[in-house]
Amino acid sequence: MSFSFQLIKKDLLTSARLGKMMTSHGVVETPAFMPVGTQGTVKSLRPEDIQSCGAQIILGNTYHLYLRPGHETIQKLGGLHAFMNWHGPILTDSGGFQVYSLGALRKILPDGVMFRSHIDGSRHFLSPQKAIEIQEALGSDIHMCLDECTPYPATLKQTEDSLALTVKWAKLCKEAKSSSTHALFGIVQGGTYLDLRRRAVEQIVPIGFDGYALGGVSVGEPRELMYAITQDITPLLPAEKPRYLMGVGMPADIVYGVSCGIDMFDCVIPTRCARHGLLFTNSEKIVIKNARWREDINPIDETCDCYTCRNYSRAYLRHLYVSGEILAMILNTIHNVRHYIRLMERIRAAINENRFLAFKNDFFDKWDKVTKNSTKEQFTGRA
RNA sequence: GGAGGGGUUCCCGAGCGGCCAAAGGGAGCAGACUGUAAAUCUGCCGGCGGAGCCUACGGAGGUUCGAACCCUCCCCCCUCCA
Repeated sequence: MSFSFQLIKKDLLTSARLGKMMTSHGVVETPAFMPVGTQGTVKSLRPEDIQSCGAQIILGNTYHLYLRPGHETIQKLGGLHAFMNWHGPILTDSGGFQVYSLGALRKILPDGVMFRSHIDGSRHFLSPQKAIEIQEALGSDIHMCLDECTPYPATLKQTEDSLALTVKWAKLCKEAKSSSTHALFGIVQGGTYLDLRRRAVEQIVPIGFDGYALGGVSVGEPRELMYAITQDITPLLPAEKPRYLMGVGMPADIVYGVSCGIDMFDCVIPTRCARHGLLFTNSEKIVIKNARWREDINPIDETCDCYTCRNYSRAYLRHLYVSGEILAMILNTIHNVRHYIRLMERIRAAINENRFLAFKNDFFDKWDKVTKNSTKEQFTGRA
């Protein structure tokens, strides 16, 4: 079965949309959030946990899985799905983010990126063709073009050059694609320069991809800039293809992205923050190590239906976290992932019931309070 | 009874005349995290709004311009010998 995307509904008051992605490993309802499983695992979760959180698709990473255990090994063992025992859809990032995050360990060349492995220092050349070869060997359902995730801040010239490279590589990725069952997404770069972003759309879209991503956001730029880019550029992407806002983000960022017409999101925030003890609820951000939870018998979130909230108190979770217990990471991650997935379910229901704008406004009101609360706590904490 | 070692801020532990409110851990408190080099990182951690002052290195005296550091006595702990 090959990849396809079906647009089910368009919101009348915003650009939000409801859709379905069909892959050979199952259907993904959009707008969707994709938990990040860089190394063939969503950190601390078993596949059945991911599933019970309601996640329909997860991420894997080309660079990391190529370095260890090696894409050929994974291919030999039956592909990434079998290897990690996750039988739902997988999207693999191309290594483009590592061009950014491993900035000190790589050199960008016209034909690809020379990496010094962060594991053992060995040299590895990742070209657009190689990135596709690796992703096809992994057998993920959606492949991403190798791009340069442009850092922030970057000058106009730097961003322009970076964009040119990303466009050039996008063409090479498309040419290198040899499988018809796997989807390939193009990535729009252009930094914080809207005219470059528009140029990126003009140059990437004609190459013809199964979906389009906005990349190079959430790299330290002000939130307003990210919002401006998302609002301006998303509508320029083909309406009949899925649109993916890469690396985003906080719950409010996701709601905002949906209102701009984004269909897919991924972010390490729910999983990483869970491991670091930050838990999301609809009304507050809970730093579980805080002394105030020492004797709190309530679940993290009364309204949450996750395994953690159904069975454990804040006091116990605080104890586990403070004690450095592995279970703290597991239970916290289950909660945060479920919280994100539930957010997506609520978003889809709101769009479906023609009340997304109200949902969004209400969400931002509450989110302001969440942010204000934590700002106030920071202030009193320091005073 | 004899010989030796030691008592430092919540805990462990360095310091052994001024650069010491006292290294370094731990604990405690708070914060950050956006296509994961992250079970990570950062800040605070005697008191007083601050320059500064006050209170602190077992207790009491003393030497010195100046003592956690030197001297005397006392209290307590540990090791070895009898």
